Amino acid sequence: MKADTLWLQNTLSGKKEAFEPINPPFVGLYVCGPTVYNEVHMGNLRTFISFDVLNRYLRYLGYKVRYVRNITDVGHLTDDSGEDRVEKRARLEKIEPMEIVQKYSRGFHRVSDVFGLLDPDVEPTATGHIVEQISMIQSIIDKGFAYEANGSVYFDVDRYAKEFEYGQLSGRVLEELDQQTRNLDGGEDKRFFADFALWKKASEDTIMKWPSPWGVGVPGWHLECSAMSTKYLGKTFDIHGGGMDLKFPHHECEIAQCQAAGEGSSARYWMHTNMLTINGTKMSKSLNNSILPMEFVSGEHKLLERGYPPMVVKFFMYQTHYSSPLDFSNEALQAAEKGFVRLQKGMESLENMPEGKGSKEDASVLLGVLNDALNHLSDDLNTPRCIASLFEVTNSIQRMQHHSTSLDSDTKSQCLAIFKGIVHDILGLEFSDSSAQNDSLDKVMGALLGIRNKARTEKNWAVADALRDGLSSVGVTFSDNKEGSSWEIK
RNA sequence: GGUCGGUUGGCCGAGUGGCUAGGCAAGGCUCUGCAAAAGCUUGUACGGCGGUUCGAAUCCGCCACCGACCUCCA
Repeated sequence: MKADTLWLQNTLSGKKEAFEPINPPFVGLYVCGPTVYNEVHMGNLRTFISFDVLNRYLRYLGYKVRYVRNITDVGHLTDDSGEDRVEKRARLEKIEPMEIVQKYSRGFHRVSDVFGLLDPDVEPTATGHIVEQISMIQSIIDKGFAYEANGSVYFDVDRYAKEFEYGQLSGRVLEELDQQTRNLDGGEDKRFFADFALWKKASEDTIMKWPSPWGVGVPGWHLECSAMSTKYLGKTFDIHGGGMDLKFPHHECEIAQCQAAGEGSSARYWMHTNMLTINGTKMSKSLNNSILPMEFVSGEHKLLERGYPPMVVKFFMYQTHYSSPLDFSNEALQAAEKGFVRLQKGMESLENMPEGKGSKEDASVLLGVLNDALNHLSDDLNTPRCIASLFEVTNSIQRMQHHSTSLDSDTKSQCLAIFKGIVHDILGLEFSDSSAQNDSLDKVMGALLGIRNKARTEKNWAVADALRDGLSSVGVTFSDNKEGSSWEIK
């Protein structure tokens, strides 16, 4: 375990706190995953990318992480009709609800792979944990914090608020919430406006439903996370994360459920990621302003001028802190793409740097700034500052290369280890591998390069330039420098 | 209406009571047959008005504008 402390912004306290696991070196991390009633959009993915960095960094620091990210496949109701989201979608597509679940779960996993996210260690589903949810509801009823009404079970917020603090996470004051509540389906069974469903009675024509002590029905949305986080991480665990739009009511209700069931206080650190916006407005499925992750890659969306590699999209996101809103724009993406290429060239220059005596000054500058880059990650995952430091290192490396400076082999390998550790292991970025071209292409290009070099030595600029321009139009760049000419595919 | 957060240079975006953030773009120069790459170099900032302070983009107050949440959402 490395000595440096990781600081995390804890929504529960509103403060940046030193991270101390309950049972080091083990860390329990729970993140609210997607509801698989349609495709995840780029805003959803931003959250998972942010927590991917947390997961990776914790592991880099030597922690043994159990990363749990659920899939909501039942219980998430629409607000207008009170119908289950998955079931509604199934009705519209005229297929089974579980087909919907499978289809969009697979899609989510494919996107996750394309963007290079580490898989969670456990990916539990709500439908797979009906028993656990029923048992938790029973505990809450037994403790007197829930009541049955007309085949449904509701959480008794009024009663709960007398013993515990309701609204701690979101800063809500119950009395002030009273006035502006929306009128939801099933509201007539509630005793108190703020009560929420733990179990919802199912109508006759519902396909997804389960028997319970209170009749046939479905679990409430907030419940699954409480039941599953408790099952896999324990009554009190280390970190619970999600998008900040889940702060209230979802996470507030989770905390209440865990407390009421006598399961402890749920997580010690709550982390919330900010939204991806388009023209300053939140990207949201309900606002129909979503861009899908694969549309970013293909460029097939009216707001996108062209496609961007997944790694560039991630890099673009890392240049904003996870807690700040991130506004999408083509210009910013293109700037990020150029920066990303520059970073790649910096790392390549470091790899190719000749080993020799080297100077102590160079060594301490490189190692110092690379350690700064790491330390910035310990400051609540400050990826923008981390990347700024990587650019500083890149500048130093290029300057050294420009002056044909060498580096002693120990320093070089240390620098490469940290540089690659940050870029590959923590940020999960992979550079396009120019050396992985196939052999025959290599030979063809080598031959063309030979022809061009012959023309150049004969000062036959017309032929040399015609070759360069012609290949440039199919995406191959020739460049000439002191050591000779080279080519690369863009 | 309530709660919380934000407003930084041409664009994106960090940040701390005093010391160049960084990237992209733009201008100049070096290298180069030309170009690219690379290096060197140069501008333009902290929404408005007050206050605290030796000193405020940073702390406080008021105002303006923007956003999120207020039982659908990552």
